[in-house]
Amino acid sequence: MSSTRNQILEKARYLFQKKGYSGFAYRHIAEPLGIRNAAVHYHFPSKTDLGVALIERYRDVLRKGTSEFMRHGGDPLVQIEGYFLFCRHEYSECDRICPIGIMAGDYYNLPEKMRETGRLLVEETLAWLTKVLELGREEGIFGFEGKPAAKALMLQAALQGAAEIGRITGNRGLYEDAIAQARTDLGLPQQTADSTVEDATKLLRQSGSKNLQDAAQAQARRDASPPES
Amino acid sequence: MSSTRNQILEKARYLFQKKGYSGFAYRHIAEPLGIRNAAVHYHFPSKTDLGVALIERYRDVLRKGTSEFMRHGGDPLVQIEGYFLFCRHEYSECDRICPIGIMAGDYYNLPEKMRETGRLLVEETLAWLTKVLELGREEGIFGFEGKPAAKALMLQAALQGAAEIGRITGNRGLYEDAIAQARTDLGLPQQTADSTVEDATKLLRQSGSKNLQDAAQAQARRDASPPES
DNA sequence: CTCCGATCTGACTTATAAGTAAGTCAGTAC
DNA sequence: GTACTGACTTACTTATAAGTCAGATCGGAG
Repeated sequence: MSSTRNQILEKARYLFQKKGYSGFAYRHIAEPLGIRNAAVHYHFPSKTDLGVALIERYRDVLRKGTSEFMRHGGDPLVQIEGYFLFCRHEYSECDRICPIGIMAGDYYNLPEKMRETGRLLVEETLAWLTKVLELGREEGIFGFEGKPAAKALMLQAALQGAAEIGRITGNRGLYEDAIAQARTDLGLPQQTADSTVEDATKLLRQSGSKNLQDAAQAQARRDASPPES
Repeated sequence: MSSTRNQILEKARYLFQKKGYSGFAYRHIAEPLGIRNAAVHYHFPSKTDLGVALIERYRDVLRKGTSEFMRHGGDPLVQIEGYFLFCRHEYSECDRICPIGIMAGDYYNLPEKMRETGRLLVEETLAWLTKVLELGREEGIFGFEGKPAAKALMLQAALQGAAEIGRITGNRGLYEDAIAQARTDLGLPQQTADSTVEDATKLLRQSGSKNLQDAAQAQARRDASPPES
């Protein structure tokens, strides 16, 4: 697998979450990489191929970060901390918003293949979150009313929506407020034990994103000396 | 004010929420209305003008539906029911998603003027919701933990995000689940007194959208004989 | 009846997108 | 060294977008 292909994917991922699928062109990938449009077409013959590859990548990250939990169960607290770390990273790295949100806006401009893959990503995300919440409530870690599936939907939807609102208002603090409120709504303390955050960080590292690893560590440091809420 | 101008705005509003700002072209407005591209340019010289006019329209609807409450206070329950009715309408009419969500995805492709207007819309929405939640909690109508502003953010974000998730999964029921869970999270009963819904409907009617009026009445009928959750 | 301004059309320009066809060139296999 | 492949480039086609502008149409006001 050529490094160019990976560089293209990485650039595309950035542009996708920043501008949307129809908001970037091959030119925007090729120029900064110092290659030609046709080189991008060489690796991804059509834009659909590129788009599908992007979403599959998100699915991979999700699968790697959750597979053990989905198979054998595990610590819901570690999972939810990993989720918060991941979301925070996605938001803070470059004002990107959740791929699910960005796909939704563009949905009717998306090629069919991307829609299908996107649907899988959403379903897998919700299924995992539902299981985390369900198990966590059984174990007395979370406290919330209603069905786990509905609460999972609300949690995913709220963090996704908060990123969008934060982007428009330009108020970075909003996203932190949203995560804090999500904790409150789940009956979690605002601070979690360092060991849990470490475990969550490890999980993210396993999920494959090098950037994620850096971000999670940075976040752990920030958590150690938190700013005012 | 010509009727063509209004027809253009209405078509544009639909397309905007369905495909995003950069996802529709003048052609998509002109053709179904049986006019030419240039006619659209006559009413809205640039696409920016059209975009800004759209967002200003949303602001008008919001202002009309909330101005009395913002000035003199009022019944938070009626306000929140109006909000649910409005959201449901937006979602169900044509699988559109919240203008705030659609703007966020497109944000970096938007002309500066639209971003500014969008920011105002978001801030006004959140300010109103915050006041509704704050007053409602003081009056013992709502029960929730945390700051009203954070809860308002979560509510808006969650419904907006749920619409997006619903669009991708193609599962219409998700949005109803989200509203039901929002009620639960606010400590509201799943059913509200008919008189309150009627008041909320009246409010929406005053806010100016004829479609809204129809939708709210239809919803009131649906609430009278609710489907299984 | 005639002029007028609001409204709209026809015919364009310019820019940019996705995608393709054909060719270059370094390296590898045999 | 000949054949082949992977990784590109140059130069192109086709489609579509936003926007311009001179002129046609038409319903009143004088």
